[in-house]
Amino acid sequence: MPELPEVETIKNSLKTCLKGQTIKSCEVSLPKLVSPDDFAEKIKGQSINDLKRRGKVLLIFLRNWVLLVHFKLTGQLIYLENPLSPPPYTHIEFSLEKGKLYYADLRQFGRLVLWPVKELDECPLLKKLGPEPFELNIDTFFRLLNKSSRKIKTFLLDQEKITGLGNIYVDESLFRAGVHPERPANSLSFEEAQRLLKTIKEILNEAINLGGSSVRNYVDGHGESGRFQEKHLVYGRRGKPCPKCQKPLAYAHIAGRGTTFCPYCQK
DNA sequence: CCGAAACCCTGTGAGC
DNA sequence: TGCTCACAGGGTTTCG
Repeated sequence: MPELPEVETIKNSLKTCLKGQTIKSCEVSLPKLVSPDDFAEKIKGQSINDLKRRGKVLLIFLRNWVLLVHFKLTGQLIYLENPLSPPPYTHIEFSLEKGKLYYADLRQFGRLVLWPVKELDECPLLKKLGPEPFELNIDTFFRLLNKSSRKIKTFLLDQEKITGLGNIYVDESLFRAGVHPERPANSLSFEEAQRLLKTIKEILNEAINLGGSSVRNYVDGHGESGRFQEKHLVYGRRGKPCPKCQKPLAYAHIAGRGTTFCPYCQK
């Protein structure tokens, strides 16, 4: 599922080929995925000026609109210069000057929102997002942690506290930093918070460098898989030996998410 | 304030 | 082998 490193990879993979192109037309076959209702008419004729990312949201800057894409679990944006047929589960098709851009989504959880550039900050997809992990310094992070008595896993998944982390990178970060997922956020010492934030940034960077994690159906804008899933130490490895102590990895439901961790190595 | 659960979806894989 | 069914999960909403 596209978390920060995956969306960053999608953005980078699409930027060169989309920038400067004009959207000639757009066909929506699953209207619930888009807003507003006249999405297709509004986007027609718009030129693509730039691509950015905020948290897990991809922003495609058009002439006077921004197309915001939230991929949720199984959304994909695929650009084909010489399309023969749409990718499976395609629900939206953008015809460009050169080639086509497809939005495919197996579970139909994703959303595409067209929003006026001038009022971008007001868009519900962005409005309540917390700081980007890379722009977060330890003093701010520690202060945020201290204000919350929720479990650290719940805290890290909360996009209003820090944006971009999902289930994979939270589990991986907590394991590498040696922090138990059920620890109250405000119980972490300054040193633990320092280690955790450093670990989060390291893991996100490594994942971006490897093109993200391809679990489920994640691929970049050219249909290429990522390779960071090969580096996962705990995610998807419940019951298997802990990479550090060899005891079986434990599993629990925290914040409604499956959580894999080592009860011996994570304190 | 906090947490738990339902909801939106459908492919996958475990179990019978 | 073939079927059924719980499970997976990001974000939102509702309820306790």
